[in-house]
Amino acid sequence: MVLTERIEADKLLSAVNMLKVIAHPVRLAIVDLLTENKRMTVLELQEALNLEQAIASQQITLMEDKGVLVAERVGRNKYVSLRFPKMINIVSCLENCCNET
Amino acid sequence: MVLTERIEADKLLSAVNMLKVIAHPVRLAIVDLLTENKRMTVLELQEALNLEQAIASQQITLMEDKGVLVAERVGRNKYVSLRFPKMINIVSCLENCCNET
DNA sequence: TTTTTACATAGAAACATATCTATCTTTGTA
DNA sequence: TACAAAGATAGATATGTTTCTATGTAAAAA
Repeated sequence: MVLTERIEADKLLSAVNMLKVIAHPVRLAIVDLLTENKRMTVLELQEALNLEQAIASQQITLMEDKGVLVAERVGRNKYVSLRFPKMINIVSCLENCCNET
Repeated sequence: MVLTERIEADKLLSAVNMLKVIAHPVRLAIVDLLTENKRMTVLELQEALNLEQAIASQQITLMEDKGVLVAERVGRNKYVSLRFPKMINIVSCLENCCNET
């Protein structure tokens, strides 16, 4: 695929990578909860979203790897928070974009 | 998975569906090109992005099905345009969200 | 009426993602 | 020390997505 003129190819690809992370119901819900709560443990997220333990851990690890979450270990807990607290804005941006013609 | 308090479950899911459509390099590039050109044929998009004919047709059909593009047939050409012209804003929104902490 | 152009689509193969089950590690606590 | 709690991870399976090849169709041009 050739580059577009408006958006350079690398910028487009990094946007795609971010979009892929949040284009998933569990992961977007995690972003949403962390927007409100700022800092939660894996277990808190797991319980708030009623997830299997392994799913919570796997998705959170993925989100860390992709640079969406940052984590801090405290004893046997792991606290995670949004690397970019305003990330949830995407949802209202989408709503704005997709309502008027 | 349980609903979050901040964003209702159905709103979250429809956001996820839109995000999935644009979380793909070819499809985001199509959005980008149509932001500039407003109205293009399948062939024009195919050539601008250097795609195989089948890929262009398949991705454009998918984007129509998901409500991102609208199409109009004229003779043997099919003109497509963005259903929501401001959709590309998502990219700059992402940039804004993901730069400052 | 044959050919070409623009586009669609079916079916297979390739690849990616998500989920499940089970097990493992680390840390705190009885 | 033994146990429980919090989390990680491996491997299997399931599911979904993307791409490829080939062929089909409709409209225009020759």
